[in-house]
Amino acid sequence: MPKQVDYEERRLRIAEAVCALIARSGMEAVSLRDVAAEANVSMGAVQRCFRTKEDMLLFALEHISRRVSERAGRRIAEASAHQAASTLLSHTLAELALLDEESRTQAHVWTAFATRATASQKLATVLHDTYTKLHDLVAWLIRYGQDTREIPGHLDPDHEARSLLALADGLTVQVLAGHHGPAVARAVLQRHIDRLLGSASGAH
Amino acid sequence: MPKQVDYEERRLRIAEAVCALIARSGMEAVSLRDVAAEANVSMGAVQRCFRTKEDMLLFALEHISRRVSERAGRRIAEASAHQAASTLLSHTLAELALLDEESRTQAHVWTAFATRATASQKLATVLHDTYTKLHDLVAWLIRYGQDTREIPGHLDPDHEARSLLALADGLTVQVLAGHHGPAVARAVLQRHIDRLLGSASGAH
DNA sequence: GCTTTTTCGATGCGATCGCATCACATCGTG
DNA sequence: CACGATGTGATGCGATCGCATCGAAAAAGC
Repeated sequence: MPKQVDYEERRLRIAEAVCALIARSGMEAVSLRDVAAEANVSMGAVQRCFRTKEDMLLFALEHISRRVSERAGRRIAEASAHQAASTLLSHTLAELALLDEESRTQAHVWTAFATRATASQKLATVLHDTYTKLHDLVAWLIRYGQDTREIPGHLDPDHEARSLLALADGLTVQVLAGHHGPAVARAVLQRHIDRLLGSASGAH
Repeated sequence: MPKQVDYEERRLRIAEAVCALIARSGMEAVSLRDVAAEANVSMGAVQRCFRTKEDMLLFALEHISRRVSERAGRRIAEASAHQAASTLLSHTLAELALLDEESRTQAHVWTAFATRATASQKLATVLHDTYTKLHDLVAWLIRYGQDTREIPGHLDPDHEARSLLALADGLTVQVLAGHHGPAVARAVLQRHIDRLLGSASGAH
């Protein structure tokens, strides 16, 4: 057999390059040539890994989705035993809102795909699956908080999860647009959660 | 003088065509030729009205921004005397979230620009100005609700406005992505406002 | 060690892009 | 009424796009 390369590793490397380019100059600035240059591979290699450009973008989206949900899942798996459900919830949501400076790239990519997904069925499917996964995770967290009596039991976990995820998404976009900094976004999120926890007394 | 045309009318018509194209197939599918065809003018006319493509997009964004904020402002101007502050607030937010079926186009365009603005300073400026305007409007509504004793006075109007706008933005994106329908989004928004109104008693 | 097979990376191609150019139509004016 | 200025719309141009093609390099089998 001829020269063998690790295809999976190369695909990941290309996906990273795609994300870097999207974060730097937007999704419409992503061309096969630029991707190849960014990933330090030849253009032919890119075409070998992905049949079409759309396949490449789809893989990049799946890559990012996996990264985001895995990161959130890992945080929960690590910390669920030692932390209160409320702090776990707030940390997880802050992470899902991609507010960390090192998550800025992922936030860029995420919103870019979310926008484009309105015109591409395949992207929409991937995005929808990820969203469902995150929804279930947050809803589970809320139920967990209800079990530990931190969150009032009369609240509907699914509804609150939808609300929290929508808030997180909105904050992500607004922080990216520069409407306010990550600190403000974190404060808004925390406030929302505080009101969730003490649904019978407004925090001041 | 030779044949005179109404430039402003033509610019608006082209802007509408741009928005229609964005809503139909996304922002990267907008070319000068397609815009000209959609607006039923020649390509030369488009180039006469706008020096570059970026100018054209910028004008379209300003057009949409104006439409959105004017619509919200008009609703308030019309109804502020006859309605409770709470219903006014909820209707205004629902409108800002662009949940109506006929606002779907504007929602598409809005998110497309919001995404692209992360890579274009000029677009970001327009977006930021509009956001500030909407924030002031919502904060004013909250203060108004506090005056009428419908909203607890200890809440910070600016903070609550940020939270509401972020929620509205997130819901806009999620509805566009098909994660849930406008009815669910409206319910989430209403629930948030209800909790705002009765900050001392959780809604059931 | 030569052949064969398979992968790699560079180049070519048709299409389309944004923008510039130009002949023509149109209307006020000397 | 003829002239000239001005706006119009079609066409040209260079660049770049995604994708297909092809020669060269590399490793397994005899």
